Amino acid sequence: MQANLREHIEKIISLTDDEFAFVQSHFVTKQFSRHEFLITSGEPVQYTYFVISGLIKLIHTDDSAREHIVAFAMEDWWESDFQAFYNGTKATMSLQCLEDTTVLCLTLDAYNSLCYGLGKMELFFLKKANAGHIAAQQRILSFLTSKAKERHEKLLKRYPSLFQRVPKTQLASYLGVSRETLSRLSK
Amino acid sequence: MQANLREHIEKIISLTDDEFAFVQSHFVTKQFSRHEFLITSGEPVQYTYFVISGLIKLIHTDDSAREHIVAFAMEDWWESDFQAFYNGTKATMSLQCLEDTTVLCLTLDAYNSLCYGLGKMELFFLKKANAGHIAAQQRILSFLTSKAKERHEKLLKRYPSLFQRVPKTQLASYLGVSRETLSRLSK
DNA sequence: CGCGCGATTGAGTAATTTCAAATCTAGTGG
DNA sequence: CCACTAGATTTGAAATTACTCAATCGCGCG
Repeated sequence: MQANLREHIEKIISLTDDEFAFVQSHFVTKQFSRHEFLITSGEPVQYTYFVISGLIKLIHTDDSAREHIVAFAMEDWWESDFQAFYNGTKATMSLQCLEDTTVLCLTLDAYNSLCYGLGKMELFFLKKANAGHIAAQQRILSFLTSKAKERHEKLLKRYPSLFQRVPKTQLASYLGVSRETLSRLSK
Repeated sequence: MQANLREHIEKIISLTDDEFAFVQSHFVTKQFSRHEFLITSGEPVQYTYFVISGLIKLIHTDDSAREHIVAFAMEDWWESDFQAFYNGTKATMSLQCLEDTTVLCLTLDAYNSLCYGLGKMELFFLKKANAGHIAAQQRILSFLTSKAKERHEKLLKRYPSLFQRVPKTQLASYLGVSRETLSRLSK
């Protein structure tokens, strides 16, 4: 599977060929291999990423060096440490590949010049930010309303492909349970 | 305490007197008493709200009629069922007062005309949406990294005033623990 | 005084974690 | 084709954490 930036944007706003060329000129394509880091906690965050193909995880490492998965991002998703990206501060999370991955990279300057040159992209990014907010709220709700088993089932139903592509340990970290518990739940 | 819309907006973008008058003309002020609903689950969502004074809770009621607090909103905060508001669908959550509350109300039409007439408000709302996304991610992280006791302590440190203003039962629902457990943790 | 609501306490139970050990699996080199 | 290893997954048992249900307490208000 492979994401298409133009189709992705045109789900929200429509673009002429010229406009899309203008949009595209703000991005750089990069490739990363499994296990490589796109963002490293403690370092500046240069880009927001749009995933063309592959799979990455946004992680936070706590005081005890335990890793927690804040989000997965696959084809068609935007990801970054947005807090750090927009404020120009150091990353508090890391972004790491779970598969070989191709992304489009957008710097903050490119982002600003893109919105300045093509106002309707602001609406596009607003919708995306809102969608991110809503998705995060839904995940909070799943913590409030469901036990581990139910969260697991819902994830399985919503993103069956994740269970093919991601080691169980990673899913456990995303669900907020130990890998042993997840293993026991799967039956 | 009382929020000031102009000061609030000018933390992000600056406005002339005329511009602020234009902004203000898009809002309607409303007052609600304790226990009143601003949004009722299942009904259309007419407004996004900016809280001038008071305190409200965004709640979701699950299949077993249990209430879960997705968010609190106090002075200076924006709240709504954003999913329903932006898409014109029925609310899946309710918004209810914990205190007598005064809010500014913005319809979707007013929102659009405001952004259309004053482009920089789009940036303002984008920043707010992003802040919402980031705040929700932080809350997810607190579920992943902390036990109930730690979540409780962090909330206490971050929003001490909540503990004055909100019954413990409500805090327990926000933290995702039973009221009995919260009571035992407080020692 | 007595009611009602919120908060607390106790006891038993259920869910989840931790740590240690056992299995399983895919890939490697001989 | 086999043996071997590293990593991932599973299993067992004890300890911890949180939940439920029931009873009690404390306080403000009519």
